[in-house]
Amino acid sequence: MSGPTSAPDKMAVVAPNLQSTPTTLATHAPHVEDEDMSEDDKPLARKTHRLAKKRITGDSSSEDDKPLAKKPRVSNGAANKKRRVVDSDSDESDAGPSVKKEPEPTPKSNGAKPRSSTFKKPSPPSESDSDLSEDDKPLARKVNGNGNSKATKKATSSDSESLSEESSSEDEKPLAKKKAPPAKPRQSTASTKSTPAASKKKVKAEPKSESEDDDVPLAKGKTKVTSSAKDKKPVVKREKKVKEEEDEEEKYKWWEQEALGDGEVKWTTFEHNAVLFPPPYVPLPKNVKMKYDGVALTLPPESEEVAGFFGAMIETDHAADAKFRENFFKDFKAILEKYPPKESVKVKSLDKCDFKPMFEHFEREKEKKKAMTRDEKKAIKEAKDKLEAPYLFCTVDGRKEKVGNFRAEPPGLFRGRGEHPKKGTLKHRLRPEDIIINIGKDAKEPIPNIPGKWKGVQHDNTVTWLAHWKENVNGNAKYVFLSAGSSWKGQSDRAKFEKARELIKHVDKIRKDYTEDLKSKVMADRQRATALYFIDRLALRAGNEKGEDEADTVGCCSLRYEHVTLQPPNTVSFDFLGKDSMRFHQDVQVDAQVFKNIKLFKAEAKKKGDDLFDRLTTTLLNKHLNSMMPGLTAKVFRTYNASWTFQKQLKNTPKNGTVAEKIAAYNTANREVAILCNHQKSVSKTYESSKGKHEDKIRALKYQRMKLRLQLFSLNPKLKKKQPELAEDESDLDDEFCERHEAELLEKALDNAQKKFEKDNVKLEEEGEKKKDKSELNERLKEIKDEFKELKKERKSKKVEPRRAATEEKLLEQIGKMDERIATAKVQLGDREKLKDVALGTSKINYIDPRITVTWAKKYDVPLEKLFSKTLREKFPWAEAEADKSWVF
DNA sequence: GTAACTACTTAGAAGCACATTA
DNA sequence: TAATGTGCTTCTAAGTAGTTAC
Repeated sequence: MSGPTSAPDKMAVVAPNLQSTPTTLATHAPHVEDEDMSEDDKPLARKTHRLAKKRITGDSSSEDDKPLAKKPRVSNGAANKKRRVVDSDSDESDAGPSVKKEPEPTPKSNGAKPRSSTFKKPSPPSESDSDLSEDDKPLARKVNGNGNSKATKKATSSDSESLSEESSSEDEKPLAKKKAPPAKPRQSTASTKSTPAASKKKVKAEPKSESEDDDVPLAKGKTKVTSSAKDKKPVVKREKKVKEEEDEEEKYKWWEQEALGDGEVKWTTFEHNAVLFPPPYVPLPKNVKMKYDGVALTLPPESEEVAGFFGAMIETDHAADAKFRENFFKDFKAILEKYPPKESVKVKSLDKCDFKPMFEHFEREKEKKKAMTRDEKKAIKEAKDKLEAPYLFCTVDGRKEKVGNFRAEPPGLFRGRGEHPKKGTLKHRLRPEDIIINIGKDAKEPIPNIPGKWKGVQHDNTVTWLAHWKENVNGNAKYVFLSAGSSWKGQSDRAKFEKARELIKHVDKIRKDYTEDLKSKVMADRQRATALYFIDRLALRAGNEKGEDEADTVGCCSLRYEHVTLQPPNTVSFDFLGKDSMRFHQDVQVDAQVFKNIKLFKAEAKKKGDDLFDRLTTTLLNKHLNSMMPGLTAKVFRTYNASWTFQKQLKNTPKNGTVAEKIAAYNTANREVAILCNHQKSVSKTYESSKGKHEDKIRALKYQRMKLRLQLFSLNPKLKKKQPELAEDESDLDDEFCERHEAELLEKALDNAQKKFEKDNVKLEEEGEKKKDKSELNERLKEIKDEFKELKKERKSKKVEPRRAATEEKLLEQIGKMDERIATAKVQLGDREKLKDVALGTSKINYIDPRITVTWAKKYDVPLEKLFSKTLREKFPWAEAEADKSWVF
C-alpha cells in the first residue's frame, strides 16, 4: 500500500487542462441564486422533494416534474459504511464552497487504491508542451496550462460572455483536423454498408480448399519434395522462409478488403470445439487435512475442495478481508452441511479453522513442480498443449481464427474488487449443462470433454461468441470470444479508432455547444453540459447506474453529492472510486460557469447520497452525443483524448537521440496518457526494498567518486578551490554507509579470493600438478584485510594517496564518467518511482491508436518490437500495414 | 420510462517465463 | 546455478452501451 503520491508530476497532462486564472475568477465567485436563473434554474434539490412527491402521485405533467431517470441511491449496507469513512474527511457542512481541506488517502481497507493526485495551484504547462505551438494544442490541454488560455480568460472575464466563441476558434482545432488526413486505405467503417458475408466471401473466395487444415505442418509436407542429403541446411532455411511467406499469405488481411458495415450478419459458417472444462477435483493426500479447533478433519472431496480454495489464499490480502471471509464461510458452512467431515465436528467459526496444512501442501507441490527436470516439465507442457490444441482455433467462413478464453472458468472464490459485497463467494464448477454454445448450423456439434450435454446449441450469426453461461455469484453473463488478434476484434478495434478520429471533425462544435449549454435555462441541459465538460476534460467514464449488490463505484453521470467538493474561487475536488474501485482524487480548476453549476447542483436540500446530476443518465447523454455525431458516445472521448494526447506528447522525442532515449520519450508519452485515464497498478510489495538497493548502488558509485576526488586533491590541492564543485561532499554518503559499504566490499573480496584459491587448486589437480598450500590463501586474505584497513584510515583522515599511475587528467576523466553513471542511475531511479503505481499497458492496448506508434517507430527508426510485444503485434497487424511515416491520428 | 438482458470492451491482479544478478 | 527481478500473458472482474420486455 502506498500513500498519496505527489501530485504535480503525476498530473502533467490532466491538471493543466483545467486550471483557470484564479485571480480573475475571484471577483466572480458564483452565487447559488444568481439573477439570471429561471425557475428551471433553481437549485434542483429544492425541486427533488417536489419531484419525489409527484412521482409518488404519478403527476408528471411539466417538463421538470417528469420522473427522474435515476433513483436516488439509498444509503445503506456495507458499501455505505465505507463511504462514511471516506466522507468523514471530505464532508461539507453546507453546499457552499468550503475552505480547502486536504482529503486523506482512503485506506486500502476501504477498497480504495492509494494513489491520489491533488492540485492546489496552477502548475506550469508540462515540459513536454514546450515546443508545441499554441495552435497545435487540443482544447483539453489549452484551457488552462499556465492559466492563460483564451477560453479560460474569456470565461472568467464575464459570466455573461459565451465561452463558445473561443472554443470554436480556429486555433483550437486539433492539428489533425486542419490537416484533415483521410483514413488511408478506405473509408471509415461506420459509413460503409455491405453484406459482411458477401464481402468476406470476396476476400476468401476459395478458402483453403486444398490445405484447408492449417494443422498439417507446411514445412513437413515440403520437406518430402525438396530435401536432399546434400543441401539439407539451405533447404531447411528456404523451407522456413517459404513457410513464413505462406503463413503470411494465409493471414487474412481484412483491412485490405471492403469495410464491413454494422450489418447484423457476422458469419456464414462457424466451427469450433466450444470450451475446455478443467479436470475434476483430485482429493488431497490423506495426511493433508484442515483442522478445526485443533482437530484434523476428514472432509469429503466436495467440501475439501472448497476448503482448499481458501487454504491456498491464506497468505493473501483476500483471506484477511472481513467481507471475503464472511462470504466464504457462509458458503463453506453450507457445503459442510451437505458434505460434513467424517469426525462429525460442527464447524461454527472461521477463526477456529486452520487451513495451514493445506496451504503447506500446496506450497510443497509448487516446489516439486519447480524442481522438476527440464524433460519432466517439457512432457507436462506437451500433454497440456495436446489437450488444448483442439480448442485453440476455430473456423469462421473457412478461415482459421484464434479463440480467446476457451477454458471454462474453474471453480474458486469470487475475487471481487474493492468493497464488492459478494467477494469470497463460492464460484461453482461449470458443467456442460450450464453452457450455451453458438455454432454454424452445419457444423459438427462439439462433444464436451467431461460428461454432460450442453445447455443449448444455437446458430445465431449476428453475434461473435462461441459459448456463453451465467455465473452463479452475480448472475452475470460470461462469454467465450475470439482472441484479440482475430479479424473480428481487429475490425471493431479499427472502427473504434476511426470513430475517435471522426470526433476530431466534430469536437469544436460539440465543445462550443456544451459551453453554451453550461448556462442553459433547462436544468437537464445544464447538467448534461457540465457532465460532458468533465468527460471531455478529465477523461471520466460515462458512469452507468449500478446495483446495490455491486461495489459502490461511480463514473461521471453517477457522481454523487459527496464525490465533489468546491473550493473557491474555481476549484472542484473530486474524490470517488471509479472502475475497479480505483480512486480518482484530483483538485481541478474549472471554468467559472462550471464551478457555479456544481454549486447549483449541490445546493440546499441535496445531501450525501444524492446524485449530483439528478436529471442525467448515460442514455440521455449518449442520445445527445449521437445527435451531434452518429455513433458518438461518452466513451469515444476517452479514446480520442488518449490518442490525441499521445500523439502530441510524442513530439518531444529527441530527433538525434539514441534508441533508448527515444523509447524513454515514448514511454513518457505513454505515461501521460495512463495518468490522464487514471490507469493504476498496485505498488509491488518488493518495491521499497528494491528501491533501497538501487539507492545503495548509487551511493556506491558516489563512494567511488569520492575516492577519485580525494586522490585528485592529494595530487593537486589547489583544485579544491579552483573547482569547488569537486569538493562538495557526495550527498547522502555518510560515514555509516561508507563503513557498511567497505565491510561488504571486504567480505566480497575475501570470498572471491577463497573461491579463486579453490578453483586454482582444482585446475592444478586436473593438470596433475601440485596444489597450492593453504598458507598461500591465508597470506592473500591477510593482504586484503590490510588493504581494507587502509580504507578505514582514508575514511577517517579524508585523504587518499593517489593510486599508481594516477594523473590529474586521468582522475578528472574518471570523475566525469562517474558523474555520468550517477546521473543515469538517478534518472532510472526517478523513472521507477514515477511508474511504480501507473499502469502503462491498459492505454497502450485499448486507448492509443496503434498507428500512432507505428508511424512514430518508422519516423524515428525505432524497431516496433521494442514498443509492441508479440501479442500486441498480433493484435494490431492492420496498423502496421496502414501507417506510414506521414500518418496522423 | 425503466429494468433487465445482451454483447461487447476495458481493467488490474495473478501467474508465468525469461533475463539479470549474485 | 540459484535467486531475484521484470515484462508479458492469462484470467476474469467490471465497465459501456444497445436492445428488449413490461
